[in-house]
Amino acid sequence: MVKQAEVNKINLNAIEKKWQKEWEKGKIFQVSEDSKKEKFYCLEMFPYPSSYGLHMGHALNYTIGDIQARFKRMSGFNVLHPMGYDAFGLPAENAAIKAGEHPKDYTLKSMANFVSQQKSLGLSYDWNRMLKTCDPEYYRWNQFFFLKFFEANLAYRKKAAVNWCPKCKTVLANEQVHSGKCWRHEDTDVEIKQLEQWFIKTTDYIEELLKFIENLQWPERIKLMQENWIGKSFGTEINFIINGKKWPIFTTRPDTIYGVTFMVVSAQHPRLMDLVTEGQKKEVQKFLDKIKSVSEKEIEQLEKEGVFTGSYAENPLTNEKVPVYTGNFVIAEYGSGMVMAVPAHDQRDFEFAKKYKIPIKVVIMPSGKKIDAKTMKEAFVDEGILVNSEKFSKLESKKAIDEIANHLESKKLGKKTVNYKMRDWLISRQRYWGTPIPIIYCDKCGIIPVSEKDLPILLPEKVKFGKGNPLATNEDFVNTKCPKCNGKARRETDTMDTFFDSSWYFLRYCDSKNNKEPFDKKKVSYWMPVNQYVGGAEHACMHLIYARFFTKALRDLQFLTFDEPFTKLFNQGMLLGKDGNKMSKSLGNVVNPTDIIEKYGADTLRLYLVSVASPDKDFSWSDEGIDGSFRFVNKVITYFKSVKSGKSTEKIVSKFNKAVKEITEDIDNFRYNLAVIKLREFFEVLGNEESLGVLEGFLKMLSLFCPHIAEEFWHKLGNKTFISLEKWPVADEKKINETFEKQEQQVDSLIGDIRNIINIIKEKQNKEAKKIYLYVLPKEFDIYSESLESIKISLNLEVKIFAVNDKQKYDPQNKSGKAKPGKPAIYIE
RNA sequence: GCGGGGGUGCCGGAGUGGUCAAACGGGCUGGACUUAAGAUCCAGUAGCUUAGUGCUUACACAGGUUCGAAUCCUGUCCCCCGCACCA
Repeated sequence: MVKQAEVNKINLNAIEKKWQKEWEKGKIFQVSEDSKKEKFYCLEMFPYPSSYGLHMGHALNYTIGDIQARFKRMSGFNVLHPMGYDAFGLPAENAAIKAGEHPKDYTLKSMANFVSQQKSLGLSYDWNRMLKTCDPEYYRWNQFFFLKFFEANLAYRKKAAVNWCPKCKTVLANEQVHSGKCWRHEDTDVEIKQLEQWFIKTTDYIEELLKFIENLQWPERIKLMQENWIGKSFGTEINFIINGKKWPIFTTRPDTIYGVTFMVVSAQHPRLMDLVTEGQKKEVQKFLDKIKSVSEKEIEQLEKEGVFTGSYAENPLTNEKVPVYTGNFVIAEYGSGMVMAVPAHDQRDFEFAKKYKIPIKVVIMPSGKKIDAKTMKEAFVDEGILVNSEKFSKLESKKAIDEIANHLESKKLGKKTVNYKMRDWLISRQRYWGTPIPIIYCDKCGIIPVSEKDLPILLPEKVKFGKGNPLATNEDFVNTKCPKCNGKARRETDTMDTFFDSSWYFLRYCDSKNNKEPFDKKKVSYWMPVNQYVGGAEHACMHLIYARFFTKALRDLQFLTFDEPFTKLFNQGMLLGKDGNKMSKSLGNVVNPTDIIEKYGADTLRLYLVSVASPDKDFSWSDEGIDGSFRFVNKVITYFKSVKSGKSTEKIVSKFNKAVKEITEDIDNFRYNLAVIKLREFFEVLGNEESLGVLEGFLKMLSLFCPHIAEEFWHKLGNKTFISLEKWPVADEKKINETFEKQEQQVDSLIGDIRNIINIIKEKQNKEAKKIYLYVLPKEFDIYSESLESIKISLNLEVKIFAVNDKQKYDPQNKSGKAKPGKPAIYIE
């Protein structure tokens, strides 16, 4: 295999380079708006250009997208297929610190490497539109949108309990915290800090974000993930009275209100201190210090802890007074940051009550069983019948939820409400390599937005890394004048989360060179929304939510006229190493696309990546598998070197049209693996001479997967155009003749039968078969006669065929009587 | 815990009520070609049986629906992924 690879290496790589150059020279993938043509916007998630270069997952992602783009282009669409780089971000900055290199240099180098690797894959991008987010011509529009959001009250600053990653040395958005750990550092607990930060009001659009999910043609799984992330829950807000003041709390279980024995307020609650009595101040402070220094422990092991605030809350229905605790398990940002605790019917409250010896009161009985507060080992959280609940006793708990809520509402003691898990998007980052937030702080005038005409606020190159926020080390940057009073002022030194950059890059592609505005509205309204987005599932609750938010916000700011950015989404599966593990350097199972391209060619790699399994499923790399694809590519090359164009048989024409029909459907539905199989099967039946239409049609279909060799042989067949811009073949269904298939099957099974008998007589009777006699029904005589040659060839024996009613037939053992329709009788000697 | 997706031959993986011992690829075995190897081509690849047949066992396991199930239903086991102290 290796030897063969060597032989064809020069050949393939030379062909590939040649056509990549031709495509570039001919600018054939560059597009512009054309009102006469239907557009198709095909987009793959743009990469973060790391210095490691393209990995196999990228190659898979782009191949999947490219096949679709090529298909749509050939099908007559005006296809926008752009590429760019998510060039800001922490890894570059960290690498810079490590290597003593500037993040900019690091990023530009990495990016150049990415571009050349992507080009070597034969991807049909309109490179003319390429964008990089670290370019001031790009990020100035981040700043521009930030200012628009600020004006519209969609960007705001507030002090809040935020997530801090000690390794990244910056705060993170909620979306970037996974199970209490930093998304970039799986071993690092995120700390909760009280900081003043910039937020984007994504929650303003929360209902729309949720509601519009159902119309998206996205994988169900992603839609569900977004739904869960948004986390809408219906409940009741109940007003408890503490120290004479109303403190509303949110609950989904108003049916348990008679079981409240204490309250818990979040340790991060901004008004916590209002509740703490003089006598308890010391205790509470001690507790707060403790949980601050501990950071967010291993979630599963985290014990519920708290301390009494000294205050009591009055239950609005019972007027009972219960103690108010502050606790580490209540989230400040959800609901009202305080909960009513019902230890009998909530596991967390139960544990807390046990720990601090707070009474437990059962108010819901399971049917058929009795539970007792004294002997309970865990909370009873299921449905049951209410007890000890005054006039609501004996109600089913499910009904009681509604009835108690209604009762509270009518007495103005509470109201039905909804709550969401999703919070506003924290975009401040205390790091250098990102878009500066265009804000100035003036002691006199406060928070002043930079004026639009002063954009971009350039990211200064001269900064010191290592101590705190690098941007703060550049005095020239930090010190400025207040635009309002002209007095001394300071610039915001936080930069934007890079997800801000990626939230609208698909809009910029529509008009990536515009230096007057972020994009021309007309151009955007021609190309958008993205018809087909291709990328990994890991962005379900980050990029894909932010981008949807951005689209809606920009729509309301009159920049856009549509609601959703990505009509269809396709998630590719994960490409694992050959050992079945995620490819990683430490496991030594990484396969590098560039190495494979050098050895087998890009066409082989592209073909392989989509032929193993359905592209949305995970699959493992296989060295034998790539060999198999390589063999096919070589067979195609060998075939086209010698094939003559002439006439194809009706059978081939039938098979061709069937292949076209099925492959077209498969590609349309991302069943690339099945399309490849059908293409291979069709290739297998081609003869030494075929009609130009068939040969060209085959090459066109092949060109999605193997564009280079397809282009090469397209030209060898005498064409001067690019196959990449040719018309996709259309199946002529009238020419599909299923009887050919049937006949073929009959002949195949006949050959199988003959072989079987030959083997049997060889083994049982030790006889070599010499001559085969076939007896067929008269009306089938022609069918089998036509196939006689191919039967002879495949058996390599003399074969004679008779109709059963032929009086002259040679039939010494009188086998002809066994003939059945579709099953000729056989005699062998 | 909640939610989602899966478990098919030696392997990767199609197939989601009959035409299935199951596409296609890979591996392996045998044969052809060749001085030889590679490549290529052909055949075989659950078991037994047989002049082309028939039977048995098979699509995680156990039941069920059906004339008929890898495919539908129920239960069990296992694997993967996402979310996770959200009140």
